[in-house]
Amino acid sequence: MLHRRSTLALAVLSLLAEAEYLHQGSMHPYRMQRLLRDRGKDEVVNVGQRGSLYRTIDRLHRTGLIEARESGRDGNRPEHTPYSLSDEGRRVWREWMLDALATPTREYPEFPAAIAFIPLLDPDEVLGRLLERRRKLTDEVARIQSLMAESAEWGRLFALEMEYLNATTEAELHWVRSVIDDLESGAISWTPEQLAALASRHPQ
Amino acid sequence: MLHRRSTLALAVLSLLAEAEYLHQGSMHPYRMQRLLRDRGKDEVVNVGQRGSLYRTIDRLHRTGLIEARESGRDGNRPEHTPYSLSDEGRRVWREWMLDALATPTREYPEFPAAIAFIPLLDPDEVLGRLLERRRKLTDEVARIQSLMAESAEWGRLFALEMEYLNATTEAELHWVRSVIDDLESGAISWTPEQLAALASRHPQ
DNA sequence: CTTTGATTAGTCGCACTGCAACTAGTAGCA
DNA sequence: TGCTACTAGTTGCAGTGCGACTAATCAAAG
Repeated sequence: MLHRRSTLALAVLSLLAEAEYLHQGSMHPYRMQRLLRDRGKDEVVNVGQRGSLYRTIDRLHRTGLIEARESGRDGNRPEHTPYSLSDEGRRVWREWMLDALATPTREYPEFPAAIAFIPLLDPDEVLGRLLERRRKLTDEVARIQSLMAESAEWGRLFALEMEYLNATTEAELHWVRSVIDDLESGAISWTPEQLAALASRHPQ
Repeated sequence: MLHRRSTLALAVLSLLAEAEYLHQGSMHPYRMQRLLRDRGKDEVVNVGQRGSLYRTIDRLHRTGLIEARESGRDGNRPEHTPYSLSDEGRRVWREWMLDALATPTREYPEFPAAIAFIPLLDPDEVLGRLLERRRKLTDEVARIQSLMAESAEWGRLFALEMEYLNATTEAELHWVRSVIDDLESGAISWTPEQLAALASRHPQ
């Protein structure tokens, strides 16, 4: 059986591993969503669209990584089906976690791809958009740092993922600033004619 | 008509925009893949699995962003169908590019999610995996910098996306190093008992 | 002289994700 | 009484990722 990894599946197994760790044993999907949101983990796990969560859980169930417990209800609230880790699920979860930590995986975000085609736009158009991005990134960094500070009250251990987001977002912001500088100073500039000349000199 | 954006679709439209820009007018899928690879754009566009490329092009065709030209062949090589931008495609391409540059988009890579669940593993296990990641990231940074230097021979304009990859990868590496330091010094440490105590003090 | 492997060009199926809308009951409140 | 919010889960559709497949040409190796 090939068990495909995904961010969401990793989060689900992690929550079930935690439930087990704390001797609670099981958890139902809706509660997972709430818990992730309440802890601010929705910054790193896409838990906004619930459809994906239920489908992912269904898949983990089908492939035997998790087991359904008897469904029940709390008070008058709707019925729910809690799940728990299977032995296989526990094994696979550890494997996934360790590999995700040890090995950087190639992903393909949109921004670097767009950067690669910047020469096809006009320099001043690019400048305008990067100024806008700088503004938004500045706000985003402030937001992340505030969440980071909040989490850090429990110790650095609990702020690690926000630290990571902060580090990479700030790196992006630095890059954007430096490109803005060169566009404003003219250190980076181009015209259609120059590009055409370059292209013809660099055939194929 | 709703036109959904994707990294691959943006790359396809960009290549067709370039072909137009250079008065070549059209390009066929296989050539797009080759071109992206030969220029090193496969670092930022996932062009390794050709299935996705053909499907994406098919979608762009269906939705009217690109038009099929008469299919032909070069010498004895297999037949191919070249495509060109439609008016709508040109408009949408500009819109996508400008928005992709101006607005950071939330994506959900696996690593930060895994970080969020680190406390469920043992500290020394985590340390081991992060040491491994540090090694791989160091190699990766070296690789990126070599590609970056190569591209930079044509001017900074043509090394921008590698610069970006370098900046964010180095930021990740710094973060990893600093966590390794704290794990080795004991500044970050935890035991199951401490976590259980924390969890019970922070109910729900 | 033939087999092997690389290159060119494209196709197909399946499993998965993302987005959005939908059901349906409960609870608070004005 | 009607409005809104919360709890819990479902469904459809369009899209992506991955891998395997066809099929022809050409060069080199044996």
